[in-house]
Amino acid sequence: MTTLRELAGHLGLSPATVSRALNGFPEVREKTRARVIAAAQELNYRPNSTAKKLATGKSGMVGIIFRAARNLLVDPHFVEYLAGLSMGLAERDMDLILRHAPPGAQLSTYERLIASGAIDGLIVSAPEVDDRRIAMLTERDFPFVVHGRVGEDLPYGYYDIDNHGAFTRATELLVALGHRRIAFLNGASGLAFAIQREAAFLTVLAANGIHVPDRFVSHSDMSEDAGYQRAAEWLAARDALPPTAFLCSSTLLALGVYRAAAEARLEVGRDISIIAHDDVLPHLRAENYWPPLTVTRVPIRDAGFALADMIYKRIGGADPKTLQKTADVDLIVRGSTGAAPATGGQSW
Amino acid sequence: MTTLRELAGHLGLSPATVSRALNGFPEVREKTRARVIAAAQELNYRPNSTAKKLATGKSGMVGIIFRAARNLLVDPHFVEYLAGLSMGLAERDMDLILRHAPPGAQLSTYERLIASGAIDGLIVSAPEVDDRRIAMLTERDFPFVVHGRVGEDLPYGYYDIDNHGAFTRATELLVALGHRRIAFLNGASGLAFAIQREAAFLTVLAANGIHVPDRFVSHSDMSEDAGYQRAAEWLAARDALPPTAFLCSSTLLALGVYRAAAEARLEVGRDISIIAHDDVLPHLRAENYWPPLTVTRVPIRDAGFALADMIYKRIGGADPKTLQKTADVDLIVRGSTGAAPATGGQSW
DNA sequence: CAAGAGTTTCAAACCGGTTTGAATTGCCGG
DNA sequence: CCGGCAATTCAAACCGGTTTGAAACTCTTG
Repeated sequence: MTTLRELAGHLGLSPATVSRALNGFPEVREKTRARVIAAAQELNYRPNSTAKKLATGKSGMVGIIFRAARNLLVDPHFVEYLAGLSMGLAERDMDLILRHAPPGAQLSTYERLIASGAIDGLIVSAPEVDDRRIAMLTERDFPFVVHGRVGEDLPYGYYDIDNHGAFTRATELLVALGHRRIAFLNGASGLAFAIQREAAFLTVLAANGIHVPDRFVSHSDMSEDAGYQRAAEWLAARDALPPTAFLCSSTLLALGVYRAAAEARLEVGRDISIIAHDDVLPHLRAENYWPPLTVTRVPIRDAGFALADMIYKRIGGADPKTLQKTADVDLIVRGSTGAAPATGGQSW
Repeated sequence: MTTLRELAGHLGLSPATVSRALNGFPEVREKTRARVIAAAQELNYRPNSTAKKLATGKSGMVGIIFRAARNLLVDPHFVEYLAGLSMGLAERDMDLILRHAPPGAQLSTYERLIASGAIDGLIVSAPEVDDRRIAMLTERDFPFVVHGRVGEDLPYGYYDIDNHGAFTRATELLVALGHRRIAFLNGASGLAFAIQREAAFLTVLAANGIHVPDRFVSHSDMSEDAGYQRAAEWLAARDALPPTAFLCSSTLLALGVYRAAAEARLEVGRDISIIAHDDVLPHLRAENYWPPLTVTRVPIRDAGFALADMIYKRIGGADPKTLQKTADVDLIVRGSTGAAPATGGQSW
């Protein structure tokens, strides 16, 4: 561990000059700079990041906090998002600090992390209506950006996907195919994206004069199991006609629907149609389902990259208003969607 | 942001005394300590972690590096592991730094992270035979612990599960149920756990005089899709009898086998048996498969907790030899395994 | 009541960088 | 060869804690 002072001593220069030479300041003679850089290389000098931090006030670290209670981290989507974030930050020479917040101590965990001075900025995930974390961060004027958004005309940076557009197009596709009994497997109620998606779904149905009973719109974690349970129940129900189409908030839910369909001896794409939103998880490829799954698609990893860039700029002083992005969503039609079966024209 | 000096000035004491009072040193009068603590509370004083770091030489951070090339992070298992790590570290007032290593720059990323002084210890995942990272860390005497192990009598701390024991018992169960044509869906070849599991599988078969052709042992990523593809292929093959049992290295692979079985109109637990290793991913619960999946089980989150404890102790100076743990694996028999069908007695 | 031992507190140095303000050096024309 | 301005370099202060060695205070004890 060579220190700056040692390096300076070795060169017969002052620490100040060496520091400047290495950090590209213009007031250093080029010849000197070359000498310093060569010596630094030779002695394998690496600036101590802690000391740098203390002197500059910038840590080069960005924090992200996950709540165990909601098992957010545990969501397979989260890891892709984290990967994107980490890669994006690495490109900008920043690091990600991952901290766990115990269930009752959400806000205080944020406060402690900030007060410790360990980070320059924060990524906030899964915002809620009137989010207290956002209020606190805004009040302190601490740099942050948000994954997802609640509301319009927000005073902070965010990245979100066009949930409304995606689910509008997905629902319209099903309606155009003649489906009238469309069930919706959504994420947990209260989450911003789930609300946006459901609004789109209901709007399209209403525009087409279609009614869907509440019991065919479910809110659950987005697991294979939940998808299977609900679909199996709906398909087996004796007191109501079964859905002919399933709209799913995730490919994992859709996977469960496939399983329920197989058990009910229904052919996907003919007897029933399935469409899902695909965040693009490497181990769960919708194009390889059989039949291939029709999806609305945006890789969630993109969110990580985008937010890395945003928080970097925000820390650099950029106006939050310039750091707001809503990503377009692709609709990819594959074999899991087809015309409604002849017997399916009847509405609920 | 109150500083120590401000607090000291406010109290009419020296920074030294205040520092001692807050850190529980015995040479401070109790009355003084009480006064200091009260004032610290009142002024909402939080020690600056960076300054503390610089002064003590300890950063309170542990690093973990993931390679994008192998998409390790992207493995849904990894996130549970990360969650355990982060929670375990949080309990010990430490933080986790997550850094991405570009494909070609594995080793140098480790070196840079260490040299920067940002971390006190490292977690190494997915060790390989003659792992260069481990060699480098050992040579520098930098604290680290490893998830998984290669070889015996290792000079560093590690956490692993008893892969050999688990797959021995799983295979023995299938054999005891009369199965003679057992296929194995394993993880990618070369990975330590895959090697251990396969050795156990083959040993039990050999002990029972059972032969399995190579083509019925597959190595792939542990995805639903891979499980489906292989199982469908094996079940449909015309040139060989189909397997009556499937041993899977993960519940995701098993999920694919269920799908292939449903399409082949085979009843799991009767026509074919399935058994898998379950790392316990919250969104993929083996007990909720239908029929419930027989598994060998250890929550991978445990690995995170165990490694957090180990690296903490290692940083504290503990002998690595005392930080080695191999976790026992439970065998949980459920409905997916049953006696081999009457026609299944014939070996390959 | 003063010496001596034991407590408690303090000033200053330190961790390893960055940055300010002053001092030195280099180069020009005269 | 010297004054004067610009280009370089330096010493010292600073970031905000911890820790060392000495000083100040308390309390015994002879």
